[in-house]
Amino acid sequence: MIAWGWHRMKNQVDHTFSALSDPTRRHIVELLADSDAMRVCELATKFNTTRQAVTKHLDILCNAGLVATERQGRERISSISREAFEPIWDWLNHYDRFWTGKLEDLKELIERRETS
Amino acid sequence: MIAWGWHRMKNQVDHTFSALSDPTRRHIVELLADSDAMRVCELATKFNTTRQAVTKHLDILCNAGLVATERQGRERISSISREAFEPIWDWLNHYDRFWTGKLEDLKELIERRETS
DNA sequence: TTGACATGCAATCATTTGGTTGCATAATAA
DNA sequence: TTATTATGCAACCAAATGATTGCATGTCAA
Repeated sequence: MIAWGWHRMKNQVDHTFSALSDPTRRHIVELLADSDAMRVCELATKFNTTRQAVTKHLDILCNAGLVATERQGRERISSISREAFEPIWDWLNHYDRFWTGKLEDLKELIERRETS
Repeated sequence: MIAWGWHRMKNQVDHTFSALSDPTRRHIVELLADSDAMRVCELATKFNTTRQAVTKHLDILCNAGLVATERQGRERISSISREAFEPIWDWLNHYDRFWTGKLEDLKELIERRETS
């Protein structure tokens, strides 16, 4: 019992973690990070799969809000969303005590960034 | 073609993101975070599923290195691994420029922590 | 206009995933 | 000793996932 249509809605955090759990999708994020914007077929050449597979990955990334796409003529231009990592950031932040050791490193990083 | 046993090995980052993509598993992490250590059946009472389902989730969390379990008599005691979030931390850190806005907040957080 | 290019849509498929049930086993408490 | 309790193991199942193929559509360039 207790199966009456009970299907749990995926929330934003689910989507974000889930999207990043696939190596191909993380690689797409990395590629987009290094090149502002790319077309689907352009991305597809970087992988050992079909264009359709890449399209599906892109859809998932868009749905998670990690990537934004825009149609320009016959091309679909994908780029990273700046606020992309907020949901998981917030979740991790809430449990920050578990990676406390990393905080010192990060503080240094921030300071180096600020003085440059 | 190109299917000759080609199955991609899941790496640590995959496992970590993937483990955290499930709400039940994140909830387990949260529960363990708030109570040092818990037994399987104890955890199971917190969810609307069977003990077996919880066991499976625990196995996945252990496999991802997020949770450590220890057998004590007939009980299996689970607790959080302190270094748990390192892999995803590292990955996110590498692409930190995309959540740069969060850095300021974090710096404040660190400073508050250090002066308390 | 016509062909080449960039992409979308849909059906299909094998595997993984999250969950279940039933039964076995080991440790503890009465 | 004998229940009772805490787990493990294994088979099974529906749904989701990652990937493929074939075909349709829309856009640009010659």
